[in-house]
Amino acid sequence: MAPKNDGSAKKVVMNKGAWTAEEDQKLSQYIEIHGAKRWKTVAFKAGLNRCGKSCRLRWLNYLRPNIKRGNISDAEEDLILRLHKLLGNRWSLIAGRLPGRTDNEIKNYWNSHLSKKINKEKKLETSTKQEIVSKEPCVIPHINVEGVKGSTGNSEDNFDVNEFFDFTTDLGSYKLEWVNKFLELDEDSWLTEKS
DNA sequence: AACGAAGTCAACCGCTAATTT
DNA sequence: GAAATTAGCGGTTGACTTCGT
Repeated sequence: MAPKNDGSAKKVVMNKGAWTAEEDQKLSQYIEIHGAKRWKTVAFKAGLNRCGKSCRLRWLNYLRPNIKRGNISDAEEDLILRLHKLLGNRWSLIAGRLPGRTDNEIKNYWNSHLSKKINKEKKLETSTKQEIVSKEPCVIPHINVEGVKGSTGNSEDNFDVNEFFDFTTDLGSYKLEWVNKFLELDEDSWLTEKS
């Protein structure tokens, strides 16, 4: 269907869908010279008939240097699982812990691989061992991470990860040190759990 | 070989937060 | 301080591929 246009207003119809190699090249070249900011301007000045949002996504997920694509290793998978357990669907935070990986890739990987894996394991667990339910949940001292808001699991208690950890602080310098701590602390139990 | 179902993933959409004017 | 603009996030969609019958 052709877009409505009565001619009274110049309405530019933006390109949508898959990016071409030519578009990629234009975007990369422009960003190389001018930097990645003001995406609306980038889109226009790079000569791309795309919205800024689309350019930003393309750059962040595919064109930016040091992007790793595919072949998520076992170690990375473990990390994703653990971070998801801790943070819920906070893909950008999780991606921040995996150099070269993007939130979109992790989200997709979770939805297509890991969520199913988890469901399978959960079913298996509940059908074989009911006592596991009554076992102590995974805890950082004083914190029940099963109750993290936003996680896909049930959140019976009302622990709010935002409140507790204050994500509004400068993560740039803070670098989620507490996550590192948690992961280190959890490492042993995680490995023994799996074996 | 053909076809439908299921899986995968790039890209879009709607919304909120942050920043600028 | 308010309004407008921009950036970023997570959920969802849809095209394409793979698998099973």
